[in-house]
Amino acid sequence: MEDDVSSLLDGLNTAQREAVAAPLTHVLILAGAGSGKTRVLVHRIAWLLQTGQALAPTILAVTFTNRAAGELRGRISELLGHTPSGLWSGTFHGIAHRLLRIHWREAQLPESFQILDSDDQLRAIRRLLKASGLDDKTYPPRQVQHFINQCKEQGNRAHQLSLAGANSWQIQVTELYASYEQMCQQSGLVDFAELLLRTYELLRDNEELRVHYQNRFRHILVDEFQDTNFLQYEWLKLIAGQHNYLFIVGDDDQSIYGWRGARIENIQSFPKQYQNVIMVRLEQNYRSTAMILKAANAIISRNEHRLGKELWTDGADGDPLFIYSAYNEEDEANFIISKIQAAGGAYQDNAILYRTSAQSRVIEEALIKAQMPYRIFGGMRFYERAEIKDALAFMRLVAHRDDDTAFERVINTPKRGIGERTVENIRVVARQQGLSMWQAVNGMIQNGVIKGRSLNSLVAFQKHIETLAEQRERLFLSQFVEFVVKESNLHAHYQKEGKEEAQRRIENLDELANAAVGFEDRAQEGLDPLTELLAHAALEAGTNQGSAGEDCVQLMTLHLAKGLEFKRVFLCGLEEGLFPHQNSLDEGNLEEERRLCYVGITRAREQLYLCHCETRYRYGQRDFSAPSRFLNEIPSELTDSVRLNTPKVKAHTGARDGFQLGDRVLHEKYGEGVIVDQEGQGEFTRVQVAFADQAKWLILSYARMERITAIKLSQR
DNA sequence: GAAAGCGTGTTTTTT
DNA sequence: ACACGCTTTC
Repeated sequence: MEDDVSSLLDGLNTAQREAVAAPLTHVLILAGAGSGKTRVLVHRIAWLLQTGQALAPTILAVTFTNRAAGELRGRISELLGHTPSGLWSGTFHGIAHRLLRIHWREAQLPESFQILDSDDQLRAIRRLLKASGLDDKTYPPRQVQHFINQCKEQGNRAHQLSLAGANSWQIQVTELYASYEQMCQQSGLVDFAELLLRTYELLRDNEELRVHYQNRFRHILVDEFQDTNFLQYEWLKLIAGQHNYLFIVGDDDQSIYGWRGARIENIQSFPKQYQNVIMVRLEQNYRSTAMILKAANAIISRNEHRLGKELWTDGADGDPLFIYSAYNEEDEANFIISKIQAAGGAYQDNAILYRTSAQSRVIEEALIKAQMPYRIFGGMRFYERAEIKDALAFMRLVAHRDDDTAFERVINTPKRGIGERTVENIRVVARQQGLSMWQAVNGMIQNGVIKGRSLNSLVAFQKHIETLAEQRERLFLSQFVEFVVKESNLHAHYQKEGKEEAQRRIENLDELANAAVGFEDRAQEGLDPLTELLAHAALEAGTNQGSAGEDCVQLMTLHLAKGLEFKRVFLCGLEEGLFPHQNSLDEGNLEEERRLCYVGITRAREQLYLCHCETRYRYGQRDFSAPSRFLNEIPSELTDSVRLNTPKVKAHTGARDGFQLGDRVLHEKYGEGVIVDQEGQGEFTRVQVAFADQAKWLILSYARMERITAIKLSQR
């Protein structure tokens, strides 16, 4: 036993050991990028178990994303050689969901409550707006959605909001929030924020349950703590109570989700919030070269509000960072491609990272032209696809007839002759009588309110759902999925859309049946496979990457790159206004942009290329931007530049007025030419130069840019 | 009920 | 420039 335990510390560095073997008190691990954070988390859990300080059921491990949760679970099993039973690990939402499924009665939910994803939520809000007769120009659905979610994340129910001093918009939206809450309760629907809020209230208001879980979860480990929002932190505090131990892992320098409610203060003030906090910094980096780390440190050190940390490595210095000043976005893309080709090796060792997803298009086009395989991360995910959501909506109705969002989705899809008029009538009756739409239809048929073709169609629809429900009892889940798809005529429905599209949709539906197989054995644990599948679909929308497995160049936004690493990274679009993004500058969020840059830089193991364009199309207009300030924040001894050989022309401190029409210029890329046109406005001067075979617009000066792109050879 | 026209916004995205 | 969502039109 002794040996087992000490072997857990073998191969860890001093700081990691200190973290893993920390005494039982609150612990804050400031884990720099690439410093072995997951390793520490996993070893800490193993340490607690193997030293006998904790039994598995007393441990709760919380992560943010399903990816992190999966990795954590996998590595715990790997390290221990088995999966500890009774240990709870998962995402905030996953764990909240689990609690609500167990305590649905105490949480005042129907046993078969369903989860509303963001898309369902938005649709529900649209319908509510319409029902309230509100103009969706004045009350944009997305804004209303944001308002509601924000309230919930602040822990506020509609009735708790103070309307003192509120304007009419706020009053109106608060009313909408109230009717949204009522609708969800009526239909037994729970959105993402509700999962957390409902669990929070459940434990807060139910002493018996609260004490039970506080006594159970002695050890609470939290990953990516810098990403927690207000409610998530309150939720943790509630479960931790006065006597349990919080083991918090995070990195304030990698907080990049402030815009969606993450509170960097949560981690920054944690040592002040609790007494007896042991703080451990993991600063030794096992990922990147010293050059890359120095650049990362230099940039992030410009941020004022940090707990402070400096990455180091005992590895090699590595190559200098390479800065490329492209002429435009196509040049930028081609440069990246040429470097990937020159480097050779696997394509998947290369990642192209950008600030905004719009930047991917030009790069994608260049990759296609170069016939280089690539994969773009982001975009539509498996369970978000229309055909999947259609099929799932039928199943949701089977599981829970009162699910109005599912009802609305499939009441006339595929077309079954139930028009908007009829659906509206159902909505009105449901609202007036406080019923779900399914119940309303029942009543309306019995009372003979509905007649003719609508009646037949509605009866057929009811029968359809009941037929599906009967089969649910008889079939394995995967067979049931196939049955639902077939019986609901979904194939024929999509076939109308054109051949290739239909083919893809049908393949996805087959894949859904495939995925269902994985839930069939849940029945042995006393769980209902269908409920499990539906929850999974909402909580884990699936991967958003295309053809996995192939050797591809990887394209993604900087945000999506967090937590990943690549041998070679291309950071592109490093331009003022794009990165840092203008909106962030306007809102005074420069520090978060800088953290994003830090995240991007620290993704690279060996080579890092930083690109900026002198000009690019933005919003349909050619735009000229100065290089990003982040480039200037990297010490020049760490960088090489393609313009390194460009002589600086002393005579032209402001090249703006040093050039005239007719001047002969030498340009490093295009050779010799003559200035034939000139325009300059504000900070910029551009000239059109006629080269041997083409004319090019070039930038001669930026207001704050020392580098010039062309030098004057002679005057004429 | 589909196609065409119009107006508008356009950072980042997980659960 | 371009994509979207909504309205108009046939």
